[in-house]
Amino acid sequence: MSKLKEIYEGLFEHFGAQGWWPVTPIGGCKGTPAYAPVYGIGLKNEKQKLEIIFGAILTQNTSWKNVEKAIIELNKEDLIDVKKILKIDNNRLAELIKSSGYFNEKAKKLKNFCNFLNKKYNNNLKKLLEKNTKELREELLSVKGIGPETADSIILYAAEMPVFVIDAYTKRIMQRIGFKEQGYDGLQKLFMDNLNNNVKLFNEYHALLVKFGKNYCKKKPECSGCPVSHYCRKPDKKFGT
DNA sequence: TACCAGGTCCTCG
DNA sequence: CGAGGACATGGT
Repeated sequence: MSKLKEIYEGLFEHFGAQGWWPVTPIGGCKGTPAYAPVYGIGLKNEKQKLEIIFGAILTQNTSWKNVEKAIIELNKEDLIDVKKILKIDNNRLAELIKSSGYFNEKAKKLKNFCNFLNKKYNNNLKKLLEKNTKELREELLSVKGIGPETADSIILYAAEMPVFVIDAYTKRIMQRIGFKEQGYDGLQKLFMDNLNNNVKLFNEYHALLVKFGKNYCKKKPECSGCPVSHYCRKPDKKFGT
């Protein structure tokens, strides 16, 4: 078994299945907690896939907790809807997603995506998500505000096609463990060249890396109890970023 | 108080 | 290309 696969097994054994991406259940969240997402692959309807796309944009360099609040606000106003987002005033939209940070920029990004989908795909999300992986990625990257990580998150978690998402946690973890590959493309190639092209695997692996990065391999690492310490080069306290 | 969080764009060498 | 700044809230 490859080292990457072994690390995956170690993380999975420790944390269990993550079932990303979390989405508001059909019919909305009722009562408390205000945000009670459902998990599970292959169970998302169109609106939930749109919510994944909005969430992927809103979580750029921002904690998911802050994004949850924004998603609650959008759902309250029934704004997980391309036409409605296009209709709403920029400042009003920014106000609703305020908790997610960079709210003016992100309001524009949401509108950019909605405008793109409406104009180029006649507001038919299914049609966009059915394109092949390469074309879909190019299309998504053409939207101002969607970069490689956001595009790949959408491809993996909304279109459910096998592409490996690289984020800040992944970069930090891989560097610490001792892989020489770095940068978005290099790391993505490492994962995709050494693992089976499998949506479920890529979904869980990325989600597990995030969980691991939050709980152990933090900026300031907490190595006590680390589920994959056996695979780490352990440069004692000399961890870089 | 300062730092961090599931990035991206723009500008300059 | 790669570095550096702007964008901004909420939690520890």
